[in-house]
Formats: sequence, C-alpha cells, structure tokens
Amino acid sequence: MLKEEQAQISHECDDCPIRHRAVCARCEADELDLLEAIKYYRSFEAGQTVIWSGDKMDFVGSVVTGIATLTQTMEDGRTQMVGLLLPSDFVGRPGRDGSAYDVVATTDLVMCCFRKKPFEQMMERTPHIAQRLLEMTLDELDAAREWMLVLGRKTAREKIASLLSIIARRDATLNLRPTEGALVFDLPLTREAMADYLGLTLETVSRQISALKRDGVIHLEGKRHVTVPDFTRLMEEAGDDADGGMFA
Amino acid sequence: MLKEEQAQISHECDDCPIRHRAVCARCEADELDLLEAIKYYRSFEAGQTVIWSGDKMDFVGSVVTGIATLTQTMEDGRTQMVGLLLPSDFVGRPGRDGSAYDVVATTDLVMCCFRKKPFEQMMERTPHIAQRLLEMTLDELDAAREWMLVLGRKTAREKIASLLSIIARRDATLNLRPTEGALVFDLPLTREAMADYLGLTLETVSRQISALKRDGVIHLEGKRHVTVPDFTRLMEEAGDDADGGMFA
DNA sequence: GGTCCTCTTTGACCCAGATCAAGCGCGCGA
DNA sequence: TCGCGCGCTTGATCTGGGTCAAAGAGGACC
Repeated sequence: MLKEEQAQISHECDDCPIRHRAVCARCEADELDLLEAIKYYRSFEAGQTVIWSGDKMDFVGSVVTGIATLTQTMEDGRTQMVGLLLPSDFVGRPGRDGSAYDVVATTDLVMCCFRKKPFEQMMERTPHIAQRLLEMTLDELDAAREWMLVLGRKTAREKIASLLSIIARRDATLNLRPTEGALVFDLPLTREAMADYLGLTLETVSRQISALKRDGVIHLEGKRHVTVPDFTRLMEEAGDDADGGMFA
Repeated sequence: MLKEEQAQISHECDDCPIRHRAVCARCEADELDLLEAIKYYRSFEAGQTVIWSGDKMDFVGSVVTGIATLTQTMEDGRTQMVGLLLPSDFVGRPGRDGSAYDVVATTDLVMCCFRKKPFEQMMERTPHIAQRLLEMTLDELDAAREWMLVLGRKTAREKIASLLSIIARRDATLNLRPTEGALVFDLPLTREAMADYLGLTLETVSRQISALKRDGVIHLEGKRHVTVPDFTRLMEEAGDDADGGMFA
C-alpha cells in the first residue's frame, strides 16, 4: 500500500506512453484536462492481485506499464486465463459493480485509474471516450474469438507458436521495433501462466517449447529471452495464414 | 434473392419481438422513427451463408428470428464456432469493411438490417445506440471469456452440459417461460455444429449426450427435443457453481 | 411404398497430451 | 560459500477423446 502511494508521482498525459492507444486516445486537449483532474496512479508488484473475482470494483483504468492477466477459476482449481493485459489495455467494466475475473499483476505494474462513478459520468458527456472504449472492446472481442480457435482446435505445438507470435507481435507494435529480420523479446509469463492461457499443462508447454527450439523455430537464451529468426516460419507453425501479418 | 425481396413485408418497430433487447433497445420514439426509415429486412433459409469471412460487408443488423452462427476455419478445414447468434444479437462491426467470420443461418433466419454508412452516421448522432452497442459488446466479451474456460479446461461431458445449460437459459429468457420445474427446449444445432462450438468431434458429442441421457440428466424425444428435469443437476454437470442461475 | 440422403449412434482402436515422478539450475538469503 | 526453493525440464506411463468404420433412423422425394 505504501508502494502505491509512492507511485502517485506527477505524470503528464502529454508524455504518457499510452496516450495514443488507451481509452483516452481520441480525447481533445480540454477533455484530457478533465481526465487528468480525476485520474490517479496505482502500482502493483509482480505477483500481486489487483482484484479478486466477485469483489467490488470501484475503479476502472488502463495498464500504463507492465503486464496483468485476467483469469477464471473453477471450484476444483482448474484455471483458464481469459485475457492478457498489456500497456494501454483497459480494465473494468462501466456499469458493473463486481469484477468477473481475477486480475493479477504478472510483472510490476502501473495503472492509470479513475473512480468508476466520475468516469461513467465523463463517458456520458464525452462521446470520444465511449467511442474509443467501444472500439477497444470490439478489438478485444475479436482477440477472444481468435483465442477460441486456438483453444478449441489447435494442437499443443500450434498453441505455443500462436502464443509466441501474439506476444512477438504485440511487443513489436508496442516498442516500435522494426519487424525485419529476427524478432527478439522476453516472455512475460511463466510456463504455468502460459499453460493457463493455452489450456495445457506446464509440462506440455515446456516440452513443446523445447521441441520448437530443437527444430530451430525459436532460440532461447535463459528461460525467457526468445529470438525468432523467421517470423513466417513461426506463423506457419501456429497454423495461421502466413499473411495476416504485421500492421497497426 | 427473390426470397429476400418477399421478406420486406411491413414490420413496425413497435411490435418487434426484439424491440427491448436489440441495439435499438434504448431508443426514444423519435430515434426509432429514424431507424425505421432506413431499416430493411432480409431472410435466409436454414443452411444459407449470410456472409463469408473476408467478404465485404456493407450492412449491419440484428437477428429478429432464427439462429445464426459465427465460425472460423483453418486452411486444413478445422473449424471453430466463435459465436451463436440468437434473436436480438447484433451482426457486423461499425468501422470495419470485411467480415472476420463466416456467418451462417442454421435455421430459417430473419434479420433487421441497416446499410453500414447510414448506421454509422446515426450512431454518431444518437448516443443511445452507441451506448447500447457498447453494453451488448461487453456482454458478448464476457460470454466469449466464459466460453474460453469451457474450451480450455472442461471435459467433454462438462462441455455438453455447459452448452445445454446456455441454450436452456437463453431459450427461457427469450420465451419468458417459467423456470420452475422441468425445462424443455429444442436443440437448434446439429451434432456437428455442437462439436464445432465445443472443440470436439461429432462422435464425442453424440456419446456424451447419450451418457447424459443414460444418467438421467436429460431426456430426449427424437434427436433434438430436450427435457431437463433438474436444472441444478445440469449446472453441476457443467462444472459451474450451482448459483449463477436464472436472472435477466 | 421404396429409395436415397443426411443426421446420428455405436463400436474398436489409437494417440496427443495429462499425470506422476525425478532431477536440474539459477538466484537469493544467511 | 553453501543450501534452499522455485521455475523448469525430462522421462515413464496412463487415458480421454480422436479416428476409422459400420450401421440405424427419419424425412423428403419420386
């Protein structure tokens, strides 16, 4: 909690790293001023739970830096990740009180938050916010449906390749690295978290990553640092059309 | 195509069966008049494809009666259903030209359509429409995430029970039947379509339905007419908390 | 009333991935 | 510097659901 207080250092929206991608992306200067007046930052350490499923959630917000996950758990402990929240992603649902999922910080995390009530009022008055939120929600819905294909119909190897290509792609667009040649990135998830995302066991994840390494689809430095020498090859392994590639 | 023309019989929004649940649910009388002026009906026969994935889509619309499915297909033919569209559900995405999925009528289908351009303009001028669309999209996102748990972590038997309970629930709210005692409904999907929804093969679907019948969880009359004597039992079989029940 | 044809059921067998069980290796705290 | 723990790898075995194959059950059409 003290940590959270410290994080409330002054941040200007103008030089916010997610200014042009988050829910505020379409706001004009004056609208941004209003948001700036009611926003506050919260930070979390890796492993900390942001909210538990079913808990009352009196804020909404955007991931500024770090990574969080959305997970669902059955009574007997089986868990399924249902969302991977990267910088600029939105957390929380206007018009609902409780959280439907566990939200967990998997790395150190900074969020830009708004108390729900004021945000909802703002949304009614500022179409730019509602428009952007609709757009982001539709994108998430598409991503969720893409993921349903992965979960329902892909083999373990294809699942791993799909996850790697998604992380690689999002990492590339976020960091604006060139997409030519080899892609390099760090896995932000443990083997177990990957298993929860993919509907697999952590042993299978480990085995398939080893297999992809053995077959030269990826290189590993340590456990987390990944090099993809040929992205098209990875896409093929994922079972995707090798075109749906690298834009926006 | 002739069939579609015929379907343009006069329908009044006032006595539309999905008036209070569709994208127009929040519209005032005057807003409704504007929509009424630009809407048109299209009908499709069972089995007909509404749009192919990738095709240009110059309209959006709501399912009025009947059932449609959203599916994704891999090059080698593996297919995954990613959406089940019941009356009042919305089809199409404002701000995107092509369809991301195959949309197929699984029963005879009537849709209330709007050409995309006018609808988008309308959305900008009528916050009630955008608000309702956001709400519906958030609901669909929740449903998709629920489904990710089903696909990723449930057994074949649990998957079947989950599908049955979802159909039973939606059918009950749609037809406003009392939820006391036995639930009765018709399966709107073939075994193959169920398999595509659940990430199973049609043989496994058939076997598990037989097993649920043998164990008295459901009764079957013919292949499609289902009776659920004890809904709580079905929920347990689905692996869900037996509470998240029967409201709205 | 017979004959397709599509949807479905059921059986026999097989395999991808789960489960159970050792170990490895790196970072951290004492 | 050591040891301890957590994340990870790898092996051996088991099994749920896939695959392949055959046959029943309604319709719809002639």
